[in-house]
Amino acid sequence: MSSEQARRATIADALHSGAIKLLRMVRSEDAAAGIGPAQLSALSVLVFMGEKTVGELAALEQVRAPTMSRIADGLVERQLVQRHSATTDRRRVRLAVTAEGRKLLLAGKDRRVRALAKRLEAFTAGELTTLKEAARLIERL
Amino acid sequence: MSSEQARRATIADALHSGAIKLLRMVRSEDAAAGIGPAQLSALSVLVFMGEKTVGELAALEQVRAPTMSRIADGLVERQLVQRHSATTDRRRVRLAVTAEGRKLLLAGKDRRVRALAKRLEAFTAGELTTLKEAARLIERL
DNA sequence: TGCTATTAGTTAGCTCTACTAATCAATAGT
DNA sequence: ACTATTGATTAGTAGAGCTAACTAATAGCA
Repeated sequence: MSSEQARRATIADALHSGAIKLLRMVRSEDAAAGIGPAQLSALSVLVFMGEKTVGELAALEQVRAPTMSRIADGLVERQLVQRHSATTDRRRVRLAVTAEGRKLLLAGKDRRVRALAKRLEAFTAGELTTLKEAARLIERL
Repeated sequence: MSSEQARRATIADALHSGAIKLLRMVRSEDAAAGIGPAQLSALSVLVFMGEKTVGELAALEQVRAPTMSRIADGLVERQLVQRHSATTDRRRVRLAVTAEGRKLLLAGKDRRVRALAKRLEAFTAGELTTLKEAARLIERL
């Protein structure tokens, strides 16, 4: 029905605003990482999803291949990522995070999560349960 | 207690991932806006919070004044925003959204919200209630 | 009043992030 | 073997971020 559609739109709007607000809040922690947002985001994918080719990573990050190639340049120069040419198809370039890269990414994520956790002190146990369940639902989106 | 702290950290992590996922999902709609993310975000603040000076907007957007001055250049050139010098303090430059700017921003936001609302069709009424309450809580962050 | 310090914004110059177009190398398909 | 396709890079442009340096206006005060 139309009213259910309207309800979904209202909730979508609220979730959208909330997500913006939340990320805006933790973003200030990223200055300490010393690398830009695109490099940080690409590194995050490599850490949590494992090795990817340039094309795969570009698709995941919603950028074009040349952009990801440049981002990889920066990460390689900082020794956070290594380029390997794949054995089966030598056109493909596999990107693998280094130990330093993993360390830098995890430290950055920890700062973000810690900053957010601090804000969560304002909530009751029941409210936290609601937030937890909502997060689980959003994962299903 | 330490376990409550750990719980908050776990939930913070889940919310953080969820917010990233959600915004990544709707971001693809922004290509249709024809302006970049920084201009879009600044315009959004002007639409929903009203006129701001360059400095105020820079603080809200977590960028430095020169960056916001450049963003304003782009918005003014596209006639989405107008610069006025304030009457009381002629150093201040007030930025005001134009009718076109408002229209462009609202259309873009509508695309985002619509895309998200579409995904919410997968949820039950009860799950939507959980999401709605969570969004309300996040506003309090 | 006039001198100085502070504040708001812009300009200049750098880096990073994004795009398209063009190119190179390797693979796949006749 | 020739051609088409695919994956990545290079070149060139625009947008978005920074610091440093500058201009203009206001504020403070002797």
